[in-house]
Amino acid sequence: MSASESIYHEIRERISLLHYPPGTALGEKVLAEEFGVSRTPIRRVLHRLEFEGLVTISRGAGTMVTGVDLKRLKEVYALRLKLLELMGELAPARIGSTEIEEMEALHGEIVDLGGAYDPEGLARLYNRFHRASLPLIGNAALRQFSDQLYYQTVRVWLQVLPDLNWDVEFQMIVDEIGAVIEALKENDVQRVAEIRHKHMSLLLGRLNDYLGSAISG
Amino acid sequence: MSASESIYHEIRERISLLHYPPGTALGEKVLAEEFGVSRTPIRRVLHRLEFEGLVTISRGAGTMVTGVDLKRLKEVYALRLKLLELMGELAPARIGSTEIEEMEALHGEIVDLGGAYDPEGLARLYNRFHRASLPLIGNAALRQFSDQLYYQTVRVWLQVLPDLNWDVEFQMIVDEIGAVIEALKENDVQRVAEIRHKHMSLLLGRLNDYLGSAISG
DNA sequence: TGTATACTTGTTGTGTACAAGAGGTATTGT
DNA sequence: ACAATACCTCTTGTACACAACAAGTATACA
Repeated sequence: MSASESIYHEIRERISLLHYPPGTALGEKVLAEEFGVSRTPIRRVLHRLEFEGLVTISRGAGTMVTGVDLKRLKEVYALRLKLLELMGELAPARIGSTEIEEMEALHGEIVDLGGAYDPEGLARLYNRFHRASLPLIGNAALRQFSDQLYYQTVRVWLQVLPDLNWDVEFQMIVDEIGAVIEALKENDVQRVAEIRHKHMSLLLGRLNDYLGSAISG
Repeated sequence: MSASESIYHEIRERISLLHYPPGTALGEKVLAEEFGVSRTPIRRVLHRLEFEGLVTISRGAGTMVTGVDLKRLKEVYALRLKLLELMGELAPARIGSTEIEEMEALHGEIVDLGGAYDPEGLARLYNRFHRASLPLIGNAALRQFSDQLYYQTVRVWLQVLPDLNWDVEFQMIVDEIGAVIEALKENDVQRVAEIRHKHMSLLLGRLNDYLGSAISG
């Protein structure tokens, strides 16, 4: 992986884990010094992140991590649900043993946590689950879009996670990964898509409940 | 629109109209001189085009316009068809009079051609039709993806257009735009999506016929 | 005291020189 | 004649200096 690429992944991870919460100013100079390169490769990374909707760049003013308004959030989730249906319909990829192993490793690590309260740790593991799921999407364009949309919404979930029922959220993820592993062992990508669709749908419901009550009271 | 932005649109248009056919080398220096800027903004544009899959950049070797292999073509068309269904289902946008007027202008211009053989002219008009259609997609993320996928496939159609039945292709586009205008006048975005879906599906059939015969004989 | 204005500071955008790398060509040795 | 090698030229990547611009701050004036 090129240096540029790893810088991109690092910054994207920081945004998704709220190390750079919405509104954070990302100075090119500061980042350049931290990563030990000049502004040039940093600028390339930031422009890509802008294209993907994670930061906004304004000349003279600076670069800021974007927030996610409710309208956008609903749009992206609606689209992600539909894309999950497509994941099952369009040319499902073959399942390699690598993916299953990574998933089982993840499942083990999560169970080892034993439900201990650690939002960032859980988010980190879920990011890995996302990465391990991507190869299951056979359609390359669909895979790219799914990846892009994922990073526009995880941080919202992580943001409200402290106000949700931790035990429920934790168990849901354990269940999701466990069910996905079962489906993978039977080479059933279609069912993987259905499982993820169901869980995302449930999560959306919980988010709606919370956001609704947060607005009204 | 910023200078960078217009350069991006210009190069993308050239790729879609086959002024830069697949395999063309795009030198940063040459482009910089043509547009009267330094390599810096050109590089930003080329990297965006690479991200969108229209060029490949390799250090030391150069930047080349990508080709579209059959697998990728089928994937993208399959996805585009699905996204069209979503266009109808997900938050259809309101229809402004501007869009209808642009569409009617387009329809007029095409009819004025009177079926005269002009593949590039037709492609140019179809690009405008695409641009005029975009605002009808209410979901911002879906709009972005649709735009991106469109430019990965138009040039394939334009490439084989000389080998297809010109009168059929011409008439199909006239019909499509005409039908879309009718639907727009009745504020029926859902029907617009259905019309475009039907026409894309038909086009895909004609492409398959041609590509099949081109392979076998 | 309030307000308009100039300025100071910090940011991103651009231009340019140089480094790193790829690929073809000439050259040289056998 | 042929093959290996050095090199020559072109490409993209990086670093850095400077321009363009935004925003807050101090200052001068009414």
